[in-house]
Amino acid sequence: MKSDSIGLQNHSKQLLLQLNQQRAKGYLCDVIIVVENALFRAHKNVLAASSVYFKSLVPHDNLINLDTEMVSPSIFRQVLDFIYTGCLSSSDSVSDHSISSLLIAASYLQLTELAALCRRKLKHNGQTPSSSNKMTPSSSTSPTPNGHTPGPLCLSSTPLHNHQHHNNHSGSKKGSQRNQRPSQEGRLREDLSEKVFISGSRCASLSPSGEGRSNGLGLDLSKRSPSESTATEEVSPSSLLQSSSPHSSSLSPTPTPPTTSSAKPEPPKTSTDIQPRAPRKRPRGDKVTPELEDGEVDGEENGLDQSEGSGHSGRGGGGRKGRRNGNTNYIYRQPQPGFEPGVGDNLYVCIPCGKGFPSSEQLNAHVDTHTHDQLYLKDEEEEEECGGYLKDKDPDTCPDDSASKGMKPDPEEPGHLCTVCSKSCKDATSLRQHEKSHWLNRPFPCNICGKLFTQRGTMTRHMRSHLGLKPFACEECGMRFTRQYRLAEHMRVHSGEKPYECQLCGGKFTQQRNLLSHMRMHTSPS
DNA sequence: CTGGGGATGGGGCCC
DNA sequence: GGGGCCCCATCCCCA
Repeated sequence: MKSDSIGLQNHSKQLLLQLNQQRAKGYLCDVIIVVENALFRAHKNVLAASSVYFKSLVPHDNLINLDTEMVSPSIFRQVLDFIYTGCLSSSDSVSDHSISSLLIAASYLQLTELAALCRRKLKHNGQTPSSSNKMTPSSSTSPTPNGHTPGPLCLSSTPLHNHQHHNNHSGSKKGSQRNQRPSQEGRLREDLSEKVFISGSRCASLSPSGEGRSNGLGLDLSKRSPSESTATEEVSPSSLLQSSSPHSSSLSPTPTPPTTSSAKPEPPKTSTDIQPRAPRKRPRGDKVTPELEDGEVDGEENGLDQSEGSGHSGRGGGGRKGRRNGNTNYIYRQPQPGFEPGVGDNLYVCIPCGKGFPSSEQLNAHVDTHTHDQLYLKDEEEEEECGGYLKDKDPDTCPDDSASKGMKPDPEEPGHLCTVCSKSCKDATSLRQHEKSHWLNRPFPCNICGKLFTQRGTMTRHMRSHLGLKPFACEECGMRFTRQYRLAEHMRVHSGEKPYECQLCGGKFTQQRNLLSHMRMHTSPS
C-alpha cells in the first residue's frame, strides 16, 4: 500500500454503517443464523470477514444453527451488533456475566477481536476469563491499534477484521458431501428450503436431553417455555410467510423460530453437515407404511411425517431433497393429542403450531390466522406500487400500468394483446398476469432467502417449501407434498399406473416429465 | 463408469 | 389465491 494513497477517512465506517442499516432492514441479507428460537439475518460477507468460524460455513450454508450452549439469542444479538459496529452496546448494560457469555460466544464463533475485547474488559474488571474460553491466541489478540483502549467495549478502528488464516474447513466437508452444484442460486434455494426444518428436526434428534425438542415440526417455533422466550424480536416461520412484504421489516434481526440447536460444542450445525445421507432403501414394491419405527425416531419426531430417513422407505425417501437430508422429514411434529399420523382426519398439518386439520382449506385458513396481516397488506401495496416502480423507470413499459390505465392493450378490447410479446390473452386479468412475466422487477420477495417472484402465489408456494408446509399426504406411505398435483403424481407410484407411453418404443411411464425426458433420449443425437 | 429410468423438488405461467 | 401443468434440475438405483 502506498502511504500516499488518497482515501476517505470515514469510508470503512460509512460502509459498515450502511451494512448495519441494511441488516436492520434485512436488505440483501443472505444468511440466517438460528439461535434457539431466534433468527438473525445477516450478510455472509460481513460474517465471513469477522469470524473464521462463519467464514468456513457461509459458503456452504444459508442457514446456520448455533449451539445454544455456547451462545444465547441475546448474546448473539450483541455479537452481531459488534460485528456490524465494532462496538458492544452500552457498557453499562454489559455485566461481567454477559461479558463472560460474550467471551464464550466469541471463542465459539472465533471472533478473535471480540474475544480479545471481552478479555480485556474482564481483566479490567478484575475477572479472570473462564478457562473454557480459549481462543487461538495468535489471532485473538489484536492489540488495539494505537494501543489505546477504545472505550471499554469498542474496537478502535475497523471492527471487521480479515482473518487470513482460516484453516478451518469444517464447512468444506459439507460441500464435498454433495456434488457440486452448478447453480449457485439453485443451491441456495435448496439449502434454505431445507434448513429451516431440517435444523429443527435434527435438533430434535440430536439433542439427547430432549431439549430443543421441536414441537415436532421442523420449525418449532414455539416450543420454548415462555420464560425462555427471549425478548428478542421473534418471528415465527409463519410470520415469515405472512410477512413477506417486499422490504419488510420482518427481516429485522430477530425473528424467532424453530429449532434449537443441538447442544454440542461443535461447529454450528448447518443443515448440510448434520445429516449423513441416509442410506436409501429400495422401496420399490414394498410399501412401507408411514408408521415410523418407534424407537428409531423418538416420540417427538414421528408425527405425520414419514420419516424417510429412518429407514422408512416409502418411495425411496423422497426426492433429492429428502434424500439429501437423509432423515429429512420436513415435518417433525409432536403428536398432538387427537392427532395421529396418517390416521384420522387431520392430515393437513400446520408446521408452525403442529395443529392438524381435515382439509387444506381449513389448514390454509388456520395458517392465515398465524400470519397474515402485514404481509399481504404490504404485498398489496407493493403490487400497487409496482406500477410505481416500473413507472419510475419507464412508464410506458409498465404493463400493469398500461393495463390498468387502459393504455395500449385496452382491457376492454376482445383480443388482449401483450404489449411485450403480442401474446393474445382472453381477458384483461389474464393479460395482466401474463404481462407480469415480462417484468424485470418482481414484487414478491421471499422473506427467508430473498428470492423474488412475479406472482404472489408462487412466492407463497415457495415460502411453504421453506417452512415445510406440506398439506398433501399420501395415504399409502405418508409421504407429504406441497402440491396436490405432486401427490396425484406420486400416487401412481403406488398404483403402478403408467399412463404415459412412448410412441417410439412403447415404454411406459408414470410421469409425463419422465416420458419427455425419455423422448429426449430418443431424439438427442447421442 | 455410464446411461437410462424412477422419483421428487422448485419455479414459471396459465386458467 | 389456488390448481394444474410444463420445464428444469437432481438424486438414486440399476443394468
